[in-house]
Amino acid sequence: MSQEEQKSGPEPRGPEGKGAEARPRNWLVPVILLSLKDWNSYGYELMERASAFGFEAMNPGTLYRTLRQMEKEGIVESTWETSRGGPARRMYTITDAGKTYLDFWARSLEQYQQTMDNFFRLYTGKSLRPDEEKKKDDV
Amino acid sequence: MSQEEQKSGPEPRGPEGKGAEARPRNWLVPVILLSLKDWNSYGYELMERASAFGFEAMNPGTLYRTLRQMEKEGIVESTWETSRGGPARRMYTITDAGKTYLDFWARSLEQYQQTMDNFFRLYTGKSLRPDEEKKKDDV
DNA sequence: AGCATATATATGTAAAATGCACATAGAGTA
DNA sequence: TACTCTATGTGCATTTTACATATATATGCT
Repeated sequence: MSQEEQKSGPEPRGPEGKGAEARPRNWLVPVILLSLKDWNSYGYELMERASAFGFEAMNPGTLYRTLRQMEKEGIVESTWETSRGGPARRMYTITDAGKTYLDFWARSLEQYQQTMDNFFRLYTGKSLRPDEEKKKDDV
Repeated sequence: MSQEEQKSGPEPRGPEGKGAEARPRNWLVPVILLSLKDWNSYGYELMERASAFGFEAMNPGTLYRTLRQMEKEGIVESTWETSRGGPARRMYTITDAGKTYLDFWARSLEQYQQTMDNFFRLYTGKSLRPDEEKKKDDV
């Protein structure tokens, strides 16, 4: 299989544990909403906030695209701010729908935290089926 | 396509908070690995385990595809089990690389838990910049 | 003026992850 | 035979994420 073409293979998770990141999907959206809940802001600033949140260096493109997407969905709104030196900023505001969304997300997060606690308990030694003490050798 | 053709718009996050799920990405991989750490198993059974983990109904296709992928990556291994009535099962075993990967993931999870606690603290009222009490009206 | 740099926003493209529908097959049983 | 349960898999579209690149405004420097 020297010249086998892998048309859709995801990046391999190496034996060294590379790529083993326990990140949630779509993290950016709630982080942005949470930021905007306190103060209106714009892309460039939000980017710094996001990375302060424990993210590795964010790619600008991803953030800006997410913002436009969020506006299309009605969870944020924007206006140009030009009354200043430097390039114009697109100032964002959270909408009511956005607040609702954030609340939903937060509640979902709570539930998810439990699931993770669960995972961790199992990881640190507890058996998955305590009643049925099947071990590897049993197979 | 009478007026506008939306060629690649993600599903809108409605004002009702639909789709606001705080799921992690790639959850399936660590769950499978954790299961296999205790007992060898096969797809059909692992599927039940996964849903017991707090997932909504798993799609078989996704699980089986993930398993094959994981094998390609060397974090699990499989053999056919035919010594039984019923259709053959592909029995999976976790490899050393798989254990390493799981350990990495678990450590990453710990870190991530902190990030989420952080998020929650901010969400439940704390200010993001306590020193600089900028409010919305200030903008 | 010309040029580099910092700020600021955005698009194009591809890879990776996810979801959903469907295909295959063995074994038991009505 | 036909139906159902167990078991594994492929195809395809959509969604999410990553990476590279493009544009524009202002400031400072030579």
